[in-house]
Amino acid sequence: MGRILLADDHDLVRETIAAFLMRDGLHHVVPVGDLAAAEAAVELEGFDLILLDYRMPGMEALDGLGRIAARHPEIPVALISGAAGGEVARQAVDLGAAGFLPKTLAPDALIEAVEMLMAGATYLPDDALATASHGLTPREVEVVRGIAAGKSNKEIARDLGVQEVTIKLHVKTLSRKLDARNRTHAAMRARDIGLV
Amino acid sequence: MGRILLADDHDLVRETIAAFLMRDGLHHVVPVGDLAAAEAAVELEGFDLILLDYRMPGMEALDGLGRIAARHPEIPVALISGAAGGEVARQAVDLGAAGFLPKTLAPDALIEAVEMLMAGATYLPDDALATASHGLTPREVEVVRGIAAGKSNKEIARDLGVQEVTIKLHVKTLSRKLDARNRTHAAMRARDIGLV
DNA sequence: ACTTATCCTGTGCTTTCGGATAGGTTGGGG
DNA sequence: CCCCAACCTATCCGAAAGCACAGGATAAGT
Repeated sequence: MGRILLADDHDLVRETIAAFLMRDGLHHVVPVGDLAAAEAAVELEGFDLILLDYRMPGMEALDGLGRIAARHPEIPVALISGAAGGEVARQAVDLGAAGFLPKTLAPDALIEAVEMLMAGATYLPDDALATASHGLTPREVEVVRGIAAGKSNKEIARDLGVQEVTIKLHVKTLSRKLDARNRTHAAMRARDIGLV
Repeated sequence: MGRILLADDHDLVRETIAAFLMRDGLHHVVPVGDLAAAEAAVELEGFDLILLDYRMPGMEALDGLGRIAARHPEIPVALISGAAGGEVARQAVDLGAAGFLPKTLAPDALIEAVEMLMAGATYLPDDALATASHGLTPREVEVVRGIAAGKSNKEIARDLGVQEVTIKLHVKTLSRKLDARNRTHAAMRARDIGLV
C-alpha cells in the first residue's frame, strides 16, 4: 500500500487525481491544499511519495520543493504541473526531485509513473525534456521575468545592479532565442514555456 | 442515469473528471478528445449534458460551442475551463451555453453544478462573473490581442484598417482598465483573465 | 594554452511608445 | 433631442526601446 502525499491548491484537480490514484485500491492518498499543509503532514506521517503542484501557495518558484527534498531525502518528491515545461523540470531535478509529471500525461502513464517513483526510480517524460531547450541563461531568465512584470529596462537594470544597456543586450538575445519579435512577444513566449 | 458527454483534449483531466463523475454510479460519462468527436458522438447518441473544454482542437474561440448549441438547443451545454475568465463565460452564455465550470471548482460543487445543469438550470459561479468586469470594449480586446502577438502599433493599425494614433489611444485606455504599466504588462494581464 | 559561454560596458543612432490635448462621427437610450 | 459610449483622427513632445558596432572580464571545459 503506497502512501502518497498530494499537494495541489486546485480543488477539482486535487480531488480527481486523488480519486483516480485510489481507484485501484493500491494507493493511499493524502490530499492537501498548500505547501505548509504538505510540510506539516510529512512530519506527522511517513510517505512513500510526495507529489507537489508547481503553482501553489508556499512554493515560490520551487523553493518549497527544495525545502522538502532537503529535509526528507529518503522520500521521492515529484513535481506535478500543467503548464510548466522542461526548464522547470530541470531545476526541480537539481533541487532533488525524483520526477516531473505534466498534466498532459495519459492516466495509464500516470499510474506507471507513480509506481516507478515509489520504487525509487526517476521519471522524466520526453516532452518535458523537449521543451527544456529554450537555451536561456540564468541572467536572461531574470530579465525576461522583469519584462513580464511590466518593468522597463531601466528598472530591471536597477534591480539587477547593472547598466541599462546591458539589459537591452539581454532583451535582444533572449528575444532571438525565444523567436520573439520584441519584449512583449518574448514575455508571452516565456509564459508559454512556464518560465514565468 | 444522466448521460454526459465530456470533451477535453487533456488526457489526465478528462479521465479523472470522468472517473470522478462516475464514482457515485449516478452518471454515465462519454469522454472524447476533440470537438469533432464530440459532434459525432452527439449525433449518434442522446445526451442530457455536454461539457466542453475551452481550449481544445476544433473549438476556435467558442465557435465550436456555438455550433453544438445551435444544433442541439434541447441539450444543455456547459463550458469547462481552467484559465478562462468571465469574459469567456459571458460570450459562452451569449452563444447558448447553460453554464460555465471553472476548474477551480470544489468537487462537491462540481457534482452539484452538473445536477443543476441536467435539471435545466444555468450555472454561473461567482468568481466567473467577478473576473468578467475587465470592462474592455470589443475593439480594445482586438488591440490587446495584437499586442500579445508581438505586433507593433503600426501593424495592428494596418490589420484593423485604422491609423496608428488610434491604436495608441486604445493601448493607453486598455492599459488603464487592466491596471497595467505598459503594453507588455497589459498583454500579461489579458492572458491572466483568459482574454488571449 | 585555447576555446567557449556568459556576462558586462560603451557610443551613436532610428524607431517606437506613451502621454497630453483637442477634436469629429456614429448609434443607442432616456 | 440630447447625452453618452465607443470609435476614430490629429499634432506635439519626451521617454523608452531596439539595433549596430566595438570591446573587456571571468570561469569552465578541451
